[in-house]
Amino acid sequence: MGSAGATGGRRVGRPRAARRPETGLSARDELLAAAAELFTTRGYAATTTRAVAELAGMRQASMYHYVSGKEELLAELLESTVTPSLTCARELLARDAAPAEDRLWELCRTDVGFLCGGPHNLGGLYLLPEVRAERFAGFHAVRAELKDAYRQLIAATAEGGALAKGELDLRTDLVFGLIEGVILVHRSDPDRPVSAFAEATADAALRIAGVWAP
Amino acid sequence: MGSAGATGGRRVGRPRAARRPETGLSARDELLAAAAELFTTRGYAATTTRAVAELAGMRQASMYHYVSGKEELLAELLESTVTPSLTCARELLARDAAPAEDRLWELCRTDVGFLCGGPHNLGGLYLLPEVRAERFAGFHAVRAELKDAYRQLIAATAEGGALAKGELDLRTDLVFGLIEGVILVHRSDPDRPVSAFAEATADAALRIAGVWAP
DNA sequence: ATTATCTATAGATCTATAGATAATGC
DNA sequence: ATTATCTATAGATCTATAGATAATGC
Repeated sequence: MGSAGATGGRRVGRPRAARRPETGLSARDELLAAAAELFTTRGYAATTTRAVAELAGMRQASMYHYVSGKEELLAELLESTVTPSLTCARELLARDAAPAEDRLWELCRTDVGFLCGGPHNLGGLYLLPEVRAERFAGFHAVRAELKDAYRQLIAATAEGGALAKGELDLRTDLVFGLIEGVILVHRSDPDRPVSAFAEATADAALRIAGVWAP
Repeated sequence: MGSAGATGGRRVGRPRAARRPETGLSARDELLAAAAELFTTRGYAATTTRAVAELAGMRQASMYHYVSGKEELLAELLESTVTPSLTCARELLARDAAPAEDRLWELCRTDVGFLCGGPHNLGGLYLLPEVRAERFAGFHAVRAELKDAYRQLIAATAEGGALAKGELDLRTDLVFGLIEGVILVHRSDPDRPVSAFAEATADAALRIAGVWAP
């Protein structure tokens, strides 16, 4: 077990001022969960280090024992949000025996599931204006790789092979835009069941890609 | 002429500390333009009253002569962003001799044009987390009316008339989500010509609505 | 002894008001 | 006299560090 791992029984160090039921998470993960909730609901700039720390159950200053500040929390949350989608995309790209249409549909469905499925609306992090900053280049890199997987799958469809480059880029952007736009729809109506929604979005994405004439 | 209107020649009041070329805008409009730029690029919470005022060419305190604070600027910008789309939507709803398919396409195209066409990426305001606050209920009301226009047009199409209510709502949300998602695409590639992009988005929207099997 | 936490706080903001000032208008 | 602006600033933050403290571990 890592020294910062989830708490077993007795814990070293001064006790927290506000004792609360154990979450089973490490202190760092408690901070990440608190930041996810606050960043997605109030925004990044509007969230203070105090708010994050107290929601995680500790005092403001204690946060600095685990992270260097808000930026680090956002950077880590962002990357953790793309990584699962990217893993899925790589597997689908490798599975080249299956029809590209099916794989594209599956990628869309899975991606929407990840973006909208979590406890907090993690996909909402993509929409924060601060995300464009240079500081988050790591996130942009993995996101670009994911987008390229979309492009490759669209190009591998029967209709996609015939597209000129500019046309392929446009379709890719529209599909990708739909997937990201879904975050806004989910935000405005969070109670809709995610799985049916994800499938409907995947259907819509294939229509945009020009693959389906249902 | 209103007393706060665009400056003709001589101006009453103490001169500004930093004299700059005339913009032709009233001081209030200069503030709105500055706020639009900063809110869309840096975000609302991250933008200080000082930054807005100085970009508008005046000192921080002078801003309060025209607006009560940042909130008022955001509220006004938000409403000004939907209003043109809503006007267009009302006209299209009234023109009931034309096929609903054509009118829906036109609404999508026009809406994308407004969202992405301005000097600053005004559509980006929709993405700010702060926009959900109660304070901006006025914006949400007009936005809801616009969304309802989309719903009515989709329902009026040949295929739309047969949809169950739940299915109609889902299609409406997906189309609306695509239009809003386009803001993100535009943000990531602002150099793409807006008019061609708007038409491609309208095509995609009709496919999602189930209207087109091209 | 080590560790996780705490309390306290310096320094850096940021907002919104008070009151002064430099133009034009009458 | 009226107006648009300015300068100055009080009060309220917010961040990040310094140093104290209360646990466990040896």
